[in-house]
Amino acid sequence: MAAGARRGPYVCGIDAAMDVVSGKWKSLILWELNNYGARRFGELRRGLPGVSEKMLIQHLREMEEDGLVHREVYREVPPRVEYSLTEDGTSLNEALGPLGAWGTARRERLTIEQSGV
Amino acid sequence: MAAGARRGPYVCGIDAAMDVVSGKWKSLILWELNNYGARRFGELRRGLPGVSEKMLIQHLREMEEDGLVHREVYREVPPRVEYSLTEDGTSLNEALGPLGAWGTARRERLTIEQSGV
DNA sequence: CTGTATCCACGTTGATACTG
DNA sequence: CAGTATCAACGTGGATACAG
Repeated sequence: MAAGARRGPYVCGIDAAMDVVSGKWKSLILWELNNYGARRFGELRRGLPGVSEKMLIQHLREMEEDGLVHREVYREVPPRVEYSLTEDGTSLNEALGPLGAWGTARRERLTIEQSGV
Repeated sequence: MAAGARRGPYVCGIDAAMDVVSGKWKSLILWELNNYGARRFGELRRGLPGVSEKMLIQHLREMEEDGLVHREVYREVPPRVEYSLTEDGTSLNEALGPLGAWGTARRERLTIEQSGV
């Protein structure tokens, strides 16, 4: 998303939010950035095992367009770029809290069912 | 999702939750079912303008497999089927609350920016 | 180091028609 | 009414190679 004409008229707030977090790694990026503050491209890549450079930069760009992430470029040699959360990104991360808790509780429940029953 | 071998090992709770809500209409189905209680297939379809029968039944089946939705069949003529939220579905809907609020606030902010600035 | 550019596989979504 | 079946179109995600 984010590249301009993708967003439809939303039926409710969930739509608008989901539109912005949908993407395989976005919630993880939010999490990383929230825990570590500013992170460099390479650091993020190592922090998200399995992500490809293409997907990472793609998600990062979209999140930047969506005003979730701030991109700071340091013109040095070698080049350095740091990503950090904006206020919106931070508040989104907070709004994601209950969902994460629900998911964790669900995971535990499923694990118990599998082993116990 | 839900059809068996789709779910990977999750990095955090968000993953597990996102896996279950991802799908163009799922959050809306949750919303509909939460507001109206039990709903019939046709009612849901009319409540979700634009959804195709295939997508609706597909999402419903997945949500049933995920234990979010309960499907009650009444053997009548003509056939009647009612869908309702399970406890898990209800709690998921609650966990989605903050996210919806965030999305709504964001929408308002964007609207103001577009008209005002 | 931080990206870009291609090409490709796959899943999801959608339109349409048909069945019990 | 409540689905099922089929086919097509599209977007997302992934691998690899290359560039500033």
